[in-house]
Amino acid sequence: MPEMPEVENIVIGIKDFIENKKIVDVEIIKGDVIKSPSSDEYRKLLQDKIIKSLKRRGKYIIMSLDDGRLNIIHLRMTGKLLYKQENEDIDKYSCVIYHLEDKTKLIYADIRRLGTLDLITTDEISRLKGLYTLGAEPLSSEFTIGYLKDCLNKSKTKIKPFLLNQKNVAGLGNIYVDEALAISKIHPERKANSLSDEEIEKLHQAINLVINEGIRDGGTSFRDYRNGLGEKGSHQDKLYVYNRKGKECRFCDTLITKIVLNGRGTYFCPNCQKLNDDK
DNA sequence: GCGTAGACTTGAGTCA
DNA sequence: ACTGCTCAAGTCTACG
Repeated sequence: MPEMPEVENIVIGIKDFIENKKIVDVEIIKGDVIKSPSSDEYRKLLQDKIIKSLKRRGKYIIMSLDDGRLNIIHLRMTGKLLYKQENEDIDKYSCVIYHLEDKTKLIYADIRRLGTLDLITTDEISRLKGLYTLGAEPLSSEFTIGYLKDCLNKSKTKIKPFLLNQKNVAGLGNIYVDEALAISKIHPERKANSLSDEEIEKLHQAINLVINEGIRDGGTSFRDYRNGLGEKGSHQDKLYVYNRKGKECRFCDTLITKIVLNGRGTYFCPNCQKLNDDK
């Protein structure tokens, strides 16, 4: 479900409500989303702990507790983190509820239950490979044109799967990859190592642009996404290609095409994003 | 080591 | 209304 701008909005929206509050109880409704430790251990270890901070890295949410442990939350496709008053109704698909000391609650809800919760010590971070091996964050000082160029030149895969690989750039997902490629006018099947310097520069700029605008617009609520307060984002109204099959390209009026690339629905403008035979 | 299909899981659909 | 089929914001594993 949520990509970096959506996760960022969730974290920014609720962190001030939950930081420095004590978890008085953890209610486990669908325990299979807890990957480690066991559900019982998870509940016991979180009871009476204070939430010191809530942060984001890539698409991961990192909740730091006052005993040094980290509650690592990944929403995958349909996970939600919702902050509510204790007397408010809970989501039908609630899996875990953290009851806080001030009669409020934080709910992890997930229709498909592909999301994951892991409570670990800081020494154990390397066990979560996806978190441990994340590449540079868009908009960060680490994410330079040179960094992107080095990664691209080491890769023989197509540009779309390259950008979806979190080891290269952290936080991009299916929507923002298609958008960044549309803005930089690069065909999704181009080989990563075939991009010219000029194209790399345009792609770098486009990634930062779509991520920045996605955050500013409160995320993309194409289907299930809601922020931590249950509100929709508005970036779905500004998409160039994603979910716009058969509609006119905003740059040239050609109709948007959809293909399946590495198992993912992929949208692009066949006129703006050409695939040359020699590339 | 690298790149690519398949698996996980459940509900929605300008479905048909 | 009910049925069935396709597709979905992500990542890990297995295989060639």
